Amino acid sequence: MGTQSTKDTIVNTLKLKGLRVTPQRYAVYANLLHRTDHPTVETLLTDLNRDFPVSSQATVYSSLQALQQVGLVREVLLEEGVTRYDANATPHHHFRCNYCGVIEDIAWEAFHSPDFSKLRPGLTVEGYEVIVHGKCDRCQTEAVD
Amino acid sequence: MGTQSTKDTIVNTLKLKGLRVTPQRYAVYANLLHRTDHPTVETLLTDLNRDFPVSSQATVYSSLQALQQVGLVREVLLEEGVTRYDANATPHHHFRCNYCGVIEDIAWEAFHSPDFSKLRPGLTVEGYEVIVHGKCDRCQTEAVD
DNA sequence: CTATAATCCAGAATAATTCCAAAGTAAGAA
DNA sequence: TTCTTACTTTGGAATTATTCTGGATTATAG
Repeated sequence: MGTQSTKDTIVNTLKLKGLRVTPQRYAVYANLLHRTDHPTVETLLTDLNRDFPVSSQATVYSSLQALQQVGLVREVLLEEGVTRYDANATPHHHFRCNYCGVIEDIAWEAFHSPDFSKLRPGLTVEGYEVIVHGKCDRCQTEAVD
Repeated sequence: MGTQSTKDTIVNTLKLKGLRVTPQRYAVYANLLHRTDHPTVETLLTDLNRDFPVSSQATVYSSLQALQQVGLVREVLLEEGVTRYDANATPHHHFRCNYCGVIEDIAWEAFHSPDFSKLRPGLTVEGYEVIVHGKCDRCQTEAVD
């Protein structure tokens, strides 16, 4: 027995979801998992291929699609024209700095659930998310031009 | 005197914001104002030019940009790759049907404000929005294929 | 009515994403 | 281990959404 390596964990997760484990798909998911930001495809691709070629652009898109379909990854839409990806499968909210654009997760437990009773009848709630806009630490202290 | 027409109201609103009142800009704003959905540029353009040519695509984009800059219109980002526009300037939340994709406004008063005290120190809140996902009336009753 | 700065337009340019068809490969079966 | 095959990857072309461009048009002040 002994400690299961991170690598094995990722491989098992992918297999459990019925995904074939290819080097490209593994790399995309592993990279997303140990990031705290929510990279765009471009950022992800650059990072993956920094040292040597790992994956083409088309494959990154297709890997992300596959990972999304099984619920391991989700899209984050907070800015016009920018699609970001997030491997945090547990529900959570988001904070976005209005000044530098940095994105940060907010723990699900940080907010109590809204009262949906005032929604008009006929709508069934299946999920929700709170998006908070504001100013992050770095932008607090820095002089703003 | 007598009742001010809707047309005058719109013209005055635009002028107050320092915008020149062009037929195209007027048409874009007036159209958005009496819609309850949040159209995409494509939908808006088709609607505007249904009976006769009113505006080119490029001008619709530029009108929307001008209207956004003065705060009369805002972008709504709820779906990947789809940018919608909303002339409801007062803050409000959104509902999106997971089945047919229809977007609906939720009154700001429907939810009481979240308690931001559990946010990590260093973040200053400037605004927030709740996005609710679920099933709308129409999709409730219809058989799902 | 005129001048002119703002605005408009059609079409070209750009950027993000998807499509495609050929070549490659993971993983179960023999 | 080797075979088999359905699933993947890939570079480049295609598609889609949005922005840019340069010349024509027009709202508005005087």
